[in-house]
Amino acid sequence: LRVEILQAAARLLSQLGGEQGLSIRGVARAAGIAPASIYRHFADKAALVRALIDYDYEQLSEAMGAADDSCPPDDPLGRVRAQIHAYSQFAIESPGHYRLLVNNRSQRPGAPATGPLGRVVAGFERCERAGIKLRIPPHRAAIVVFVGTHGRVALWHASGDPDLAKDVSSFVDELIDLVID
Amino acid sequence: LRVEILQAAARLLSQLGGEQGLSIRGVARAAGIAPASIYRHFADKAALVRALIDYDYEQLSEAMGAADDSCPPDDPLGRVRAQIHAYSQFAIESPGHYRLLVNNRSQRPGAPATGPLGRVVAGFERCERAGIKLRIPPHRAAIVVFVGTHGRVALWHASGDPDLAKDVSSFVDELIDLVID
DNA sequence: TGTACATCAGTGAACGCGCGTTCACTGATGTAC
DNA sequence: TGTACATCAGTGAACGCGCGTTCACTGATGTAC
Repeated sequence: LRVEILQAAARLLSQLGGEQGLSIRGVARAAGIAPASIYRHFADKAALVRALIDYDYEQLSEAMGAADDSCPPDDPLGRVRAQIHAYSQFAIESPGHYRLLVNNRSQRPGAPATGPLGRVVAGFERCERAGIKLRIPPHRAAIVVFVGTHGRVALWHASGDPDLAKDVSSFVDELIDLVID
Repeated sequence: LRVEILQAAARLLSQLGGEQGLSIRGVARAAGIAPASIYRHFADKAALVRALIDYDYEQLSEAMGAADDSCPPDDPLGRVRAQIHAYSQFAIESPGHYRLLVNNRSQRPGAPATGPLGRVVAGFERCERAGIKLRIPPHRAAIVVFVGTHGRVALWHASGDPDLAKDVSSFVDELIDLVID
């Protein structure tokens, strides 16, 4: 079934580091089916990858939303922190999925308000409304934190050292501290 | 000759986005020689790539050094700015080379003092000694700026929009402003 | 209930491709006498 | 200067591989009568 193919592809993407290890034949192998069978459910490889991207995008957005909701509404800064940590956690736990998302960002409808960046922007705006002073406008603060987090995560991926994962977490907090006054 | 092969590989890496487009056969084609000829100068593909990495690493370090030297010694902050801008400029002008470097960082002798990060650390230490107040220790400031710059550059690479290159430059300045008091 | 038939998800085999690498060769260059 | 020979950078052809994709097929499932 279509779902099983996607699950096999996701599993493969979790094991391998990035998109280049993701092949039609590999997915078929992982799913225990013939390569040709995939073409009954996806027009071509690009369609398969697109479906994966859509799925992962929703996963990431939901994880950030859940982190947001799990914080008390009267702690806007905590909510931003939680969202960014959810973001970096996703990137650390699923490097393959994360890289797939980032490298195909251009194929997505350009950053809606419910996407990762939009969420963080809204988070910082809530902070400012709650009286927390920022050193730069909320929109810029979100970009700085967002971009910085991506940078840290990307370098962690490149380093290949799992022990440094906790450094990512403290880096994120340090970044947030830098944009608040 | 060996040098011509490396030059052809570098040219190819400049045109294509990343390492995955870099093949022995492609380099041979670009150099106008037979694929087998490459093996007279490099043991295998990995050796060719390693030579490219070494060359690019030196290029980047030299560019940062030159930027450093082109600033007056009594403007330590300007020197840091110049170095980071040289770094991001390299990443923007040569995405393929930059990605090759970053993704193979683990194969290099771990970040010597003359490497990009070491240079920026030294730069911030000079700032502090000159009386410029930092919000975090020089070593952390260097990491934040360095990692943030990488994040911005990586996202620019992923966006594929050349018009946004100037945003990278202003982002770098914004980052530096954030770590100074 | 039983039979004939249509549908269509899944398949094995094959295609052409580009890849990294090997191998016996060739032909120019330089050395020894 | 002329000749015989060694060296070795460069080569064409071939290898085995994994890839994306196509195609005619098969066999189970569901429907019509």
